[in-house]
Amino acid sequence: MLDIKAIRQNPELVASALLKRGMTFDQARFEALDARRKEADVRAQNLLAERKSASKRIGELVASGKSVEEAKAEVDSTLIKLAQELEAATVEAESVQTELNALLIETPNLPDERVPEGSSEDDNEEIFRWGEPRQLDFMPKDHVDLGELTGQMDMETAGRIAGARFSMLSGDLARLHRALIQFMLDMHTTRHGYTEVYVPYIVNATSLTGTGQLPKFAADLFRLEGDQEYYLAPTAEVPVTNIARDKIYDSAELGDEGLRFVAHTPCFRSEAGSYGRDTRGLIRQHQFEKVELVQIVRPAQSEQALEALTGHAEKILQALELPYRKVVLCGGDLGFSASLTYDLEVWLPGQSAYREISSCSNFKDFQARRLQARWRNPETGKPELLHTLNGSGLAVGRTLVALMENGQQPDGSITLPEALHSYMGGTRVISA
RNA sequence: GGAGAGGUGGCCGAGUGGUCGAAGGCGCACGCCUGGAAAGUGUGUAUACGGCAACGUAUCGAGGGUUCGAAUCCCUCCCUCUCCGCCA
Repeated sequence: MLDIKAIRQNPELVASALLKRGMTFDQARFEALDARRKEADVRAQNLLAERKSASKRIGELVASGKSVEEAKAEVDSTLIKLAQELEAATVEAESVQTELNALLIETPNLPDERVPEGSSEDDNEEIFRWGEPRQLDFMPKDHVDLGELTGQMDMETAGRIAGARFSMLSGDLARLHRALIQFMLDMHTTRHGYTEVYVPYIVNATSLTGTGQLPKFAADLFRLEGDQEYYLAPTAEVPVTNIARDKIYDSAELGDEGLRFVAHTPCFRSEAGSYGRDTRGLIRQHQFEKVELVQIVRPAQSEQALEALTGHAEKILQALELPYRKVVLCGGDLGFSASLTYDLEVWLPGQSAYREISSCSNFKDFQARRLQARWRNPETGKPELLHTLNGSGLAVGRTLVALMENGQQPDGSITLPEALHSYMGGTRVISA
């Protein structure tokens, strides 16, 4: 959520920033609602104050020995009228407030100045490339073909068990999938200063609203049947960032560099509206595993925290010897809550393309405001909003895909990078 | 799933219709005291919205109701704890 005071102060700035996303901010509507809200609010408050003092006076008179009826008669004969006016004013104030909230809760974050102009992923800007794609003297296969050759990836059975966009792995591939999770968690906890957390995979609507998936993107989520409004978490960002919801951290609790959490969770996405996209293989699934990095930091540290967090994700790619590039997302490709996002795209020989494997974002105070995630600033003594960030470190399924395609041999076997050997019990090559 | 108890400020805890945003304690901050500290002592110590300010309003798990007036009474829901059952 944006800061309503900032919008009031400089609505033109907000509108022009949102334009970068290709979105028009209805400034007139905002200003009209805000004015109405204030007017109704003041009116309701004044009436409440009137009622309160009248009630107080009745209390005093009753305490001094009068009967309740006498006291009421003495204080004010217009209490009934007051009640009606108050009712009307309160209803008006609440309904305007609701409307204003709805407008604000569906307004996306302001893009950082560094976000390039552009309307789609084609306008994202490459920052650098790391690693050289292997020169293959044979026609590269994609991971689905490789999976078939090894006999350890079975999309057909998964389709029977669940349906489209599900997968099944077995043997060494299943173990590799698990090994990747351990490898990533170990790297982030032992080298990058993250605390591992285990969190619920089912989340409530409040948590999803806090990070920005609701109310606008309900269609992307799996909602559970039952009395409770439960959803399958689409990313660990939701449960992990919500650790800080409704909290006021002491400066000491934040440590020098803020809170750093890493979690491995399954992620569930309905992928409504992505029919026909990436239908082949593991790239886009209803269920996938991800190791997620979350940082909750003092505002002054968030810019540097994004660079650090992105670097932590890169370290995994580097350790796995996977060529990748780093891009900065343009305004049109930026997620709802993000202010600045770097995508890491791994080289996939099977597609002859770089594909997203990690997305690292600084949300600044946008999520924190919805979450009411704050810290007590020792300089002001006041609770102030924190900044939140997250990034994949990495998407496990896509990392598996990258390892398969980049490590493939002419015979369809797959050589594994050294970093994984110990996690694979010494296995260096996956073959049929 | 069955039975019971309970949710009050950073924490503990009092408060069962009236001047209660809420006693008391702990913690914390600042001052006094001290060579310094502890102890002692004094003052202060929630958040949000509106207002230049004085101040006003809201918030005692959440929502609704009764009432001139609700932390307190009624209803619904959520959560926590204890016992029983079941279970990885």
